[in-house]
Amino acid sequence: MNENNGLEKRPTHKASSRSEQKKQQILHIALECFVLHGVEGTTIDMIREATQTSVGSLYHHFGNKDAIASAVFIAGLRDFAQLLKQYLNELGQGDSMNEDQAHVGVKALVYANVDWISTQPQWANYVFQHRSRVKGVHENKLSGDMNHFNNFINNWFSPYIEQNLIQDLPQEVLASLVIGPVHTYARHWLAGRYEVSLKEHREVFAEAAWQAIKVA
Amino acid sequence: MNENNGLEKRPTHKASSRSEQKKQQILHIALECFVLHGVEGTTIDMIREATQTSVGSLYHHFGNKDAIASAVFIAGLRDFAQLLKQYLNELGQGDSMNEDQAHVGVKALVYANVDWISTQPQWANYVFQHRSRVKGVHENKLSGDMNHFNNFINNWFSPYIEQNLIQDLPQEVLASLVIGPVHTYARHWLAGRYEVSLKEHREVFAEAAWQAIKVA
DNA sequence: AATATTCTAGAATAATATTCTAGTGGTTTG
DNA sequence: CAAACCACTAGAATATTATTCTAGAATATT
Repeated sequence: MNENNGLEKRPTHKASSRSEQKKQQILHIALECFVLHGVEGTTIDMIREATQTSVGSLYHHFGNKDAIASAVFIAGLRDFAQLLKQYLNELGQGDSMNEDQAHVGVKALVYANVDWISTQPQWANYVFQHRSRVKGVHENKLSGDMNHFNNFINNWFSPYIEQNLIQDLPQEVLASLVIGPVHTYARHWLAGRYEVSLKEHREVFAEAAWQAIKVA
Repeated sequence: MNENNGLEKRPTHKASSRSEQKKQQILHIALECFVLHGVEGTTIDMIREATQTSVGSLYHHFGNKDAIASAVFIAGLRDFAQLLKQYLNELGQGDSMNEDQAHVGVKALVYANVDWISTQPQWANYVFQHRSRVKGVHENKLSGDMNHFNNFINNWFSPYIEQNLIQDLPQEVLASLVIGPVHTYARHWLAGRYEVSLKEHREVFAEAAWQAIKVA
């Protein structure tokens, strides 16, 4: 078994890209199956048929069904993280550390979430629902990713906290205040329980996030 | 099959409470299994053994595994709804419709969430994770419940919106702003990713919720 | 080219959910 | 009270699905 979640490239032979492509393809098709029927609802045989491979091949690449699900999850999270970094980097930072900068930063955080979810609704829905699924080896990869990610965000915001532009709350609380409403709305919308799409409220959520954490 | 999720009482014979008790017991034990091993991880046989019954009995009462999972979910939501109603009713309403009343109401909403989650962490964790599991017949029951529930909340808050004490936003957005942060924090805490327990932040979340939706 | 390794196949197996048939025991009703 | 009825229990039989295994094809390394 290859034990490589389809995103790192650590080839033993060469950059055995043929196989890597296949894995990538499997991930994408598996996502579709999972989205369509749920993880439990999709059988290995469905994935085998949809990908035109064999059980042997699937198990060679991933080891078991859960590992496929984990890989899809992690790939999603990385895709999102990339967008978020891009948004924050585009803002630049470091020069003038004033209230406006903080405000724009918080908004960027919300925008990144709203935009990724709106662009990749299926993947987002999957990611929301299956964090708990990631176990074992994959769990370590994931928490490494998350640490990196959290550090990145912390570094971006901590100066503003020191400047007393953002409330001095634990970072977990700040994160929940900023992103919680977006995620809660998104979950309902993605599940088809809300009519109005998330992005219609992009500005409302961005502004509310700022109000929630700024120093009054 | 009895097709009764263990909460309504619509006996055909008499109030065949013996059977009803058994169902109730099954639900509680099933919850423990689900919490401990996840829904997929618990086999019908585990539940059978833990409840000292037979597969036949389980299938008679619930029809299939998913229906057990749904019933556990719905029972949880009703348990929470009851607490919330209690909190809001305790406030009384109708007399003086001023800003303080609205403020206290919003805080009560947050308190109810925080308190239920803190009191029933396992159940809460389960409920967070398995809404999407509810299907078919159970889905209808659930959406009936939810409508009732949403109406109740709407009725409580709409006067304050009319009085321009709370922002005039779609009720879905208001709900997300008030509860989103709590739920997001709770998910992480329940998953063991945060150290500090939710209830430590009860006041912070309550106040932030009010700031987020009050008319500035 | 020879060799080693990854990868693919699909049959065999194992684990698990679900169905089925036969009963048991309590409830209603004549 | 008895006899017909119906909810309920049991567990064996079946069906579905994940996983393992063995053999061989493809690909890379020397």
